[in-house]
Amino acid sequence: MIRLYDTMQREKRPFVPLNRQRITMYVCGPTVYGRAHIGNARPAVVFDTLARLIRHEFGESSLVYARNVTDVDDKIINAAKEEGVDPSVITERYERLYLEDMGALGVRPPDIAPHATQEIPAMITMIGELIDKGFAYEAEGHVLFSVPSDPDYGALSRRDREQMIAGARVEVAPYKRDPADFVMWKPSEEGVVGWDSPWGRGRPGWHIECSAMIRTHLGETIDIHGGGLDLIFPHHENEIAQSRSAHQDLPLARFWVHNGFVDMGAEKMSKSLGNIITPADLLAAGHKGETLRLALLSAHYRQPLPWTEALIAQSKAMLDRLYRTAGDAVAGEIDPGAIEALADDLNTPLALSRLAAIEDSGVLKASAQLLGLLTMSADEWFRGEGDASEIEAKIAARAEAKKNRDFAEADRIRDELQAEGVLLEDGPSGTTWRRA
RNA sequence: GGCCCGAUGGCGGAGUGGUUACGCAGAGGACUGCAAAUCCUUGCACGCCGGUUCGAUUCCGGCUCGGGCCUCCA
Repeated sequence: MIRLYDTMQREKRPFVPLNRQRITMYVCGPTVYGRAHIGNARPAVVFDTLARLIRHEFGESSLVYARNVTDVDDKIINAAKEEGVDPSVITERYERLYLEDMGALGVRPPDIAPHATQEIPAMITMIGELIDKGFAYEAEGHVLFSVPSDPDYGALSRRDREQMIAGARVEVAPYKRDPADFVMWKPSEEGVVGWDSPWGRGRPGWHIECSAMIRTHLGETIDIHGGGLDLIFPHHENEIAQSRSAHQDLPLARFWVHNGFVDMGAEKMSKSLGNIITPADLLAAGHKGETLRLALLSAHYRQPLPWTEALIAQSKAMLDRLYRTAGDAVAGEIDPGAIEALADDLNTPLALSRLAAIEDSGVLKASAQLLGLLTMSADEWFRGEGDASEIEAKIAARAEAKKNRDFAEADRIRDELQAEGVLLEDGPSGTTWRRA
């Protein structure tokens, strides 16, 4: 029995899917205009882990997991203009890099990856429905959602319209009937990417993308909608307003699951704050993807996670130990304690503590793999690729020196290898080596 | 200002009304030519003030501090 915390109800409760043959999960994916940072990687890893758990509980084919790609957006348009290329050059490049980076962290591709630019007709249809039903209006080439038309607006973020306006940081465009109204369709000037619509040539707003793509691929009500904490308002609130208004008040999602931030010191990591670290940088610096994945799973997903060098080192040290214990064992049964921990609102830190206590190598391997860890052989983990003959030769020379009790020479060789990042370990059956 | 969340040992981080988290780092020991790895042992904790209770780190209230959202943002 999986229990999940739902942001809408602010409570943890049993996850009972609408249809256990077809469990639906949608997670807000990347806007592909730049390289993903560690903060962006957290939801990818978290929901990948949740997907693994659901598949383990309900069956491999029980889950339909969709993660969208936002490939039309003003930031993309700006980036394209800056480089003097077509937006598709930008979006294709960064989507490829995103998949590469996430793949390195052990994130499996979702079942469906809808692209906004491929689904414009569905968005136009939905916008039309909302206008017809009186929830939206056209103004100066824009189509806006009328927030006052939705009495339940604000339920997810727990704020009402008055409070939002009191914030007074919303820029009130003159064509808005209400300051809280938000754009579903906006006009594209000459030379800017756009599509023909009943309201003129333009492009969709961010929120309608998700509402329309969810309906197309998963249905009117889905089991789980995920994303980062910062999407609660306005993005998810607006998705809810659109979808419920279009669907006679049917709830959009039964569980709203939001991950916390990765911190850099006191602040969250974000592109606008300019304090980002990317998986690509860390990988290039020699850190392994599994190390980064473990680091991301070391705090509960709803808690903030401080990102430091020490966290990476600690994660690496723990994986070294787990790999030593697991050796080259074949995956066996999964430890019930690990599953129990994950089933309790994806308590990965508790699950990791279970792993640390497992003695049977096959059980450890299988249990860790449920978390996307210990996916390679111990040999691969410790030694990696590359020619080892030179190392082996030095070890043989050292063995000879040791035999002659020339410990000074033996230590010299060991130090020499250590300087190259190769650590020797003398055991009863000879010397083994690994890379630091 | 409004709404939300958090405060645990050197660091990371679970959890619980009364007994051990766990990991990383540190200390001591065993093993080793010396190391490494491994095993054993070990120190260090629940922001402040009240309340409820036989008993609170755990429940309630207040306070302080920190963070997030209210604008693009995982």
